[in-house]
Amino acid sequence: MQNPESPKYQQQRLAAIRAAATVFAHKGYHGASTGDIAEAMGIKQGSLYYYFKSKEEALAEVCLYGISDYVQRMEEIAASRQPFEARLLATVTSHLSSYREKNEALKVHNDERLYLPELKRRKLKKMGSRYRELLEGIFEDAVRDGAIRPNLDCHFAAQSVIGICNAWGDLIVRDAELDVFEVIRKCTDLLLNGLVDHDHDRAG
Amino acid sequence: MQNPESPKYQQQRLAAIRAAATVFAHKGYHGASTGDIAEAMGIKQGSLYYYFKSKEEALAEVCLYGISDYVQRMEEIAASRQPFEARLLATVTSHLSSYREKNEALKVHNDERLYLPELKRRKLKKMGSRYRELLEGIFEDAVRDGAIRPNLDCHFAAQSVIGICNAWGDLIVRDAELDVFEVIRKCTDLLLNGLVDHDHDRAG
DNA sequence: CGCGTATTCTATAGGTGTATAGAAAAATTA
DNA sequence: TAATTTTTCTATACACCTATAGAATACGCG
Repeated sequence: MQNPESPKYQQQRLAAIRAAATVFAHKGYHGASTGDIAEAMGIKQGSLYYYFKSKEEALAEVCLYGISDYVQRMEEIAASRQPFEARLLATVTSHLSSYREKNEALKVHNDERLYLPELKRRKLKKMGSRYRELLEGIFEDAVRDGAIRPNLDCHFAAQSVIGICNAWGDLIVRDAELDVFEVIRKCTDLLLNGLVDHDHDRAG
Repeated sequence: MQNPESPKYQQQRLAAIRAAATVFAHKGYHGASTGDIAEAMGIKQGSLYYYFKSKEEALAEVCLYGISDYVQRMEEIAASRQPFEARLLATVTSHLSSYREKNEALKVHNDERLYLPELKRRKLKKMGSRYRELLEGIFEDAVRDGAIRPNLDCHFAAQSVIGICNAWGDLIVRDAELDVFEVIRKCTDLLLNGLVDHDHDRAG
């Protein structure tokens, strides 16, 4: 390849990243071999190094692929001037849809990124922090607007939303039968209203 | 050792399980070597095989150690005739305290048990299912008693509670500064009441 | 102390996995 | 078709890791 970084090369490299994502998601970074990834692409082990200079670079690419547009979408949600409930729904939808669409790359980012060396982890960490801060900002707006409880710990709430989405994301990745939109609806409802029957106090 | 399965042997074996739990939690099962575990115990790599017949057996023991009394405690919570909110609080407390007390073994169970062979996984799976069923039962009771919303999907709710506890458990394992009891309180509150300011509707 | 047992050590066989080099094949261009 | 470039293959060096065997040390007890 060398000069043009041809479209075909880029396309094949993307296929390699996707294959690596699937393999890493199922076997873990250390549990997966470069041969496994190559096999998933239909090439031989040695040929993989035409696309990655090391196994670690493959992991880094998968993680970056997993989190990048996911943060971008949160930028858009945070910037939008929708009411709180719509933004929360959009957040959960974005997060869980990522799991379904991105071929497990986000799962790999969450589970395996800590095996990357400090330097490569920094960029990812910055993106993750950015994501959390944007989500916190949404909660802070909502507290100001009176949409949610005034005593809410926004940092805690943001972590919890991310945590619950990741947990359900794992289940979605593992169980293809799950209806993603039903999960999205129930997650959002649970986060907003909790388990207690508040309506009952008023209407019942 | 051979005959007596002496107390000293059992004690050292427990130390080995704990060491393995710490190492597996930090490096992952495949990323950790038997040498790493041995080093954490202050013995040499080969000596580890005095306590485990294989690395895989070490993982199995750690997973079992991680989940066993955790299920037992849930049996007690489920059998207790406390009101729903107290049982939920007890559930979250039990779960998150496990993370702090059990030296990462529960985390290893959650993250690495799928690397065990089918046979060994079955026992663990049964325990995990038992846990989830007990928790679902608590929700079903609460629905009957009117303590929580009548339309609640109890299976979904149980999975969500487990998921959010695991997410916070991870953070607790990684960040020793976190106040576990504050996390417990906020988790329970969020699960019960959600984010919305329901009191505001009533009390003005 | 001296004996038997329990525990740890050293050394190593054998397997697996990463990364590289150079040849071969496929694709592209002239 | 011939020449050039891109892509894949084969083969292998090298490192690491698991598990075992047998020697060495520490321990408990008469």
